Amino acid sequence: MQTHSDQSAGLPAFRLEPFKVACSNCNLRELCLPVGISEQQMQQLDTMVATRKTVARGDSLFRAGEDFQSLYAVRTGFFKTCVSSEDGRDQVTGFQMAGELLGLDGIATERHTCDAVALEDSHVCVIPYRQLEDLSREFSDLQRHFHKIMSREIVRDHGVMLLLGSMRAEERLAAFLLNLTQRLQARGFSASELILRMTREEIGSYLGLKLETVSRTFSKFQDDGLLEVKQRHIRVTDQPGLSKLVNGTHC
Amino acid sequence: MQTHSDQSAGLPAFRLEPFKVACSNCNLRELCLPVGISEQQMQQLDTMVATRKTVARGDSLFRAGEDFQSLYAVRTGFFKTCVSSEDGRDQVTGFQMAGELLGLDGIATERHTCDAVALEDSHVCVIPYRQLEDLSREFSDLQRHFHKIMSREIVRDHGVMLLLGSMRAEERLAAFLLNLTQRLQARGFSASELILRMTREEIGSYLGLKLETVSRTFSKFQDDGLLEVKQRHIRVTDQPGLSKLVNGTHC
DNA sequence: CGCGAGCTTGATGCCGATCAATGCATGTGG
DNA sequence: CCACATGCATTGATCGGCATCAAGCTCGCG
Repeated sequence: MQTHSDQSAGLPAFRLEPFKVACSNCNLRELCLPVGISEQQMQQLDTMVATRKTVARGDSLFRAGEDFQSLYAVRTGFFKTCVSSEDGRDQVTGFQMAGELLGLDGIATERHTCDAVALEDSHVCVIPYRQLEDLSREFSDLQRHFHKIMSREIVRDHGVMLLLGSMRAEERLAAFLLNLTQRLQARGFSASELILRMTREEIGSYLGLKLETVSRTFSKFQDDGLLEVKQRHIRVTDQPGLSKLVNGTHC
Repeated sequence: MQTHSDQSAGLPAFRLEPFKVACSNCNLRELCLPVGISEQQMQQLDTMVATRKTVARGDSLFRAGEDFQSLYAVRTGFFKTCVSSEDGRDQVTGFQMAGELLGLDGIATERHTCDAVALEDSHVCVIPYRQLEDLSREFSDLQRHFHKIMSREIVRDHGVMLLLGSMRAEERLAAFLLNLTQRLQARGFSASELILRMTREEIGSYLGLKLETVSRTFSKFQDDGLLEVKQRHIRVTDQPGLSKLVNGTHC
């Protein structure tokens, strides 16, 4: 079993500050938005997200086609979401870590349209969608924040489209790593050292590359002195160099 | 000036039924959701979307960075949305026709994150976001439908990721054409004949291809008897053949 | 210890990008 | 009405980045 806590256990001096699992200090606060919400309203939120769920590594939280009842907020652990076409090809559409929401795609048709698979043993908070609807009609702050979260997902997707549509392999991987370290840093982890929770193949699927290309690009980054790569352990040794790859002129 | 009406004018027997511009019969009904809403509630909707706006071909409805006030529903005309990276590359993230919403990306940060450009002279309904928030707290049907629209956009984006990440040029263009004809058909146009509102370059940007590749692929489809292509006039002569390209085994 | 999943690395080939020239439609001014 | 300009599309020749195929390699685990 590997959790985010293990990330600090595995690599000492890796974790910067403790990660408390309370709604008000959970990264889920971005959804719950306690800001400007009274104490009793917070309690209503707490009763709504009363249910928790454990998902073992390799198991799926939900699958495409299942009917949609709830959103899920990652409490601990790590997920991937992937869609598949009728002829079997599939595409990883995102990786989710603590505080991020899963299941927004299911609202449209009231059926999930992608699989959510745990990449390590994980815990999620169950957010019954009907109750969220009701509560967000009562509290405009909650409503607004929920809308922002959906909108943010759309913006993120547009960024991925830009990546898939117009970047070369090196730029894609650099952008991916920078995004990952940024999100980990926001959760109190080191900005320079991380353990990948996903395989080369999953990274490749997300980035529109084959696993061999991902592997080669990691090696090239290492040769160029941007990273130290040991299997899934990554240390960023030249963050500005990586950033330049993404934003700099690429020809 | 080219409008959707001109699409029938340009190609007789092209338009199947008249397209009424009333809220209840507008494709915007997917947003307004008059279903199960009382007459007086409908009137409130009508007062909210009282403002209209004209956008000339080539002009932008909004640009990335501008602050976000309203959503827009396309009434007539045709738009593209595109994001750009810091180093100037840009990516078309979607094409919007009558009844589709523009501006959802702006909710997250209260600033638009993409440009919306009219590809022909167009009219949009202005939907002040604050008022939509208020109204959707009152009417749960409206709330639910608005959520579905945002979710649908997320699902659509995931489909584009699949396309960009794992399809070859022919499959991408076939999928694009099928999607376009499907949406036009839902609006009362022919499923087999259409006029492209965008250039080869814009199609290419959307599909992650260069304009020459788009052009060559059109020519190949014509050679294979799937299409008749005359500049921007397209006639689909073998829809099953196109569909097979998207779903069939590609190796 | 040995198996197997996942990772690395090399050799080769192909799809789509790039560079370049021509064609076609529309519009404008003489 | 023609000459010319302009923007977009088509087509050809060549190139390069990534996919593909194919070995080994590493490491965790039964």
